[in-house]
Amino acid sequence: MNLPKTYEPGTYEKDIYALWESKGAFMAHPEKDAERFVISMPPPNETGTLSLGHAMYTLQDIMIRYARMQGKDALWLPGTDHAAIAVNAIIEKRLAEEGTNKHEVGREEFLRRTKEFVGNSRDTMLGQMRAMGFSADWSRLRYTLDDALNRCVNETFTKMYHDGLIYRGNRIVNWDPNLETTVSDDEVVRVEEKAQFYTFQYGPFQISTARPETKFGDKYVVMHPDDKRYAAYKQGDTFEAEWINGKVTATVIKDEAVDPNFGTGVMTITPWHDHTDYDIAERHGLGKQQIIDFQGKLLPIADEFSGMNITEARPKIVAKLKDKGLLVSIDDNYVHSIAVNDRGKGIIEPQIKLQWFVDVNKPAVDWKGKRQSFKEVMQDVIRNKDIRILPSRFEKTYFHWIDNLRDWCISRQIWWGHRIPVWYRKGADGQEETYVGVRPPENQGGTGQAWEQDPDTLDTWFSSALWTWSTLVDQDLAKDYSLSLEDLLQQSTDFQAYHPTSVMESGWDILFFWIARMILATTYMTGQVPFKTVYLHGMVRAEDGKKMSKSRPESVVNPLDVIAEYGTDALRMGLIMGVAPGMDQNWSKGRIEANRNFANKLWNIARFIEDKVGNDHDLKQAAKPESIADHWILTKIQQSVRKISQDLDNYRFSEAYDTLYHFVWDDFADWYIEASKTYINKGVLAYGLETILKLVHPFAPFVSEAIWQTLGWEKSTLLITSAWPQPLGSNTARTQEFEEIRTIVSEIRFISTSIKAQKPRLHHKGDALIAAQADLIKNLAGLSDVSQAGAGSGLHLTGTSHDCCLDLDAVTIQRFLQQLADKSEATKKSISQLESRLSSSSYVSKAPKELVDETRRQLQEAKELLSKQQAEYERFKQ
RNA sequence: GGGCGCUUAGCUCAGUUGGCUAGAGCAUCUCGUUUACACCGAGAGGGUCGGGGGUUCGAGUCCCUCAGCGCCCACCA
Repeated sequence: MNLPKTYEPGTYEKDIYALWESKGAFMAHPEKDAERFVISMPPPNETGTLSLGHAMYTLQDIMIRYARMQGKDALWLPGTDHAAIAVNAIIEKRLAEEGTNKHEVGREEFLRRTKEFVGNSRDTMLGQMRAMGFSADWSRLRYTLDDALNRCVNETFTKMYHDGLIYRGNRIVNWDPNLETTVSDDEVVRVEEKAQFYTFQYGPFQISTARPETKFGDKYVVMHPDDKRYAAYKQGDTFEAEWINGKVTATVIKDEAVDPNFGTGVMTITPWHDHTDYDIAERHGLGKQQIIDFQGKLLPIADEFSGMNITEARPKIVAKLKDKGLLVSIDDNYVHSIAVNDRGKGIIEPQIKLQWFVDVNKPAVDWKGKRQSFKEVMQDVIRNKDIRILPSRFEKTYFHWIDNLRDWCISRQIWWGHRIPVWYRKGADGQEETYVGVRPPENQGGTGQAWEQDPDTLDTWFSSALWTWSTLVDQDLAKDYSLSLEDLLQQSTDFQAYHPTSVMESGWDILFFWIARMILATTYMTGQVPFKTVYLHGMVRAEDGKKMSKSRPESVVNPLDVIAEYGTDALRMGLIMGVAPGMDQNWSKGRIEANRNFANKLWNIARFIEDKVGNDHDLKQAAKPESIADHWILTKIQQSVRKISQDLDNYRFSEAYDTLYHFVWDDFADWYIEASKTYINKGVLAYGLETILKLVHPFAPFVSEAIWQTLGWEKSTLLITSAWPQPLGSNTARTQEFEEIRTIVSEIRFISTSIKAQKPRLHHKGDALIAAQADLIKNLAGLSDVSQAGAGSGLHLTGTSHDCCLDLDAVTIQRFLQQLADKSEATKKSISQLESRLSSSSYVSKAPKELVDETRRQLQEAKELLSKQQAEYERFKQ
């Protein structure tokens, strides 16, 4: 035999993967005239290693392998993301560990180190993706910093700029003093914190704050216009107040943003360092003053506190105010949430800064013949079903996000990323000139002063937003800048063949970051949606249901460890089994083990068949059903193929897999193979195995291909590129007969277990089916004999219409009597249920006729069953 | 403050448009060394589907409500 006793994934996986790659099995073929199926792989961040979250890409691999086997031209385009801030944070951390920082090593050295790090990360990660069995087209591997992709970024920026959709302005932004960069609203997370909440006397008012260190420049008190307590004060009234560093003149402002029920209902504002305060100041045209610098230290306005960082200054400021008698109270149990950078975890200090923004409200996007804003386009494509999001409840989340969307800050003060394609220089009149373009400007002209490029880089998501199409641009043609972008897209074979893509499959956590922004940028740049269907999977959490987190190393499961222990297929199937779309799952070793066992089951099915059929079988020979088991298994195959295909077509992966698992194990292995030990049909066995391998392949590519290759039935073919199974016809009556045998065998097994009878005999009075299938029944039910006999005194089977009885003596049968009584009680119960249903005139008149007929039939059967059960019970009751 | 989700067997979870006796994996119990597999086989037990109300011939599934848990969004001074 070629197949060893147990499936050892480790000895096959690498070779199988290498075989696929060497045969070009993953390659897409745009030249072919075939239906396309395309998935852009969400490019993992080049930050080290892949996680179990990435193992969920298995869903994409399943779709791709299924499409490929259906004869479609399937493209799974892989890539990686330069992950600007995430990588930047890692490099800065490493520099800090070396006792240096980015300013000391300089931009060039910083980028050199970064490139070295991401290069290593990439190699590791690509290896991991291969280990997971991903059948991506590596010849089309892309990277968000590729030259062609950089061109697309610059093209997009430039077009948006000229359309007035990108602007530069002084606006309040989320500033991370640790990484010294701005971050977008979506990158800010809120963390609850217990803090001290101080109330101070401020002129005639009491004001409360958790951040006294920002209060130096405060010279406005704000209250709600309808707050009766402060009705005496009018907008614009001024007063003198003793404050931290002496007297200040403050002005009264009335604004509805103030909640009269919070604190004292009065607050002072710090527009430079707070979003709400900024908005109030904008509404009333108030001045703004910076208190904290970009490193998080107090500015000279703080006098003696100048140069201190916040944590140092805060208690000292409070102490000073207390000494001056201005501290009214301290609430120690105040809980509020502070803004933190999701990458690097630095505490956000809002700042006003000159930054680049994408305007999401300006109606300057051409879409479907109308001028719309980015917001409107993003809403339109979902509302009009150009793009469908699954599960559909995420559409609501999506709309809600858009409703709250503000202009997108896209400039970052970090070095790693796409440099902003904007250049400045002093013009002849001393004014600053700005140049925005896909390529750098010529240095000569004007005053002769050189153009200097904006030092900032773009938000990572700005380049990822172009992913579906920038990756399909012809990499060589992209070097030719005499081609417009439009021409470039027109002449790019891949773009023409593969865009829009078919499905975007990702975790729900990047719906806003990425998916929404791909919709924004792609509709704008290409006039196409980036994908037609979005399928969102859930997060893989730790076993205890909490998030896997590096801060709890024991909670983190490394997919490579799992693969080494259980095999890739077990991991893949374990992550799919019993998991609903969009729902998070808890890591479960039990599920992995169950699927390791399933892989081994497949292996042993193959071993059995190899043993019986031999390894020189020709699959081209049509399988001819002969026995009733043959007909039955062909019917099961037919049903399974149909159900699995339908479920895969409808993104019901878990259900498809469930059907497959039980078909293989319960139907094929437990019944058909067992039946084959009585009557063997090599053709159907071989066909059954072939079909199973094909159905299993998208889920468990390695074990299925390993079996296929080891058997070598189809010389020099690959399972991965074989055709999805076509079911054969079968005979319904014969299928039914096997079902009847299953009923009989199951009942005998139940009785045998109950009475612990060793190999009883089955008698019948010339029943044709039982006589014909005597050996089959005997073997399956573990009987010593099945034979025709006269009026037997044994125990009649009640579950079948075929008259037969187990040849047992009365004493033995006594042991079964209680079970028989229980059974007939259950039957009585179901009879009364069925009767009450049928006695309802509204059921009979309103329910579908088939259903009513079915109920009647069931009642009839139940009654027959009961009478048999009772007859047997009466016969042996003492 | 808005929005979303979850609550189904001891545990972790499935259950498309309402339909017949509610399923799986793991765990549990009883048997079993039959030449594919103990990573196995045969059999069994276990759930008033969170509580209450409603719509319907019929509700785990639809509606209302209450409770507990979780997540997301928002300018909590």
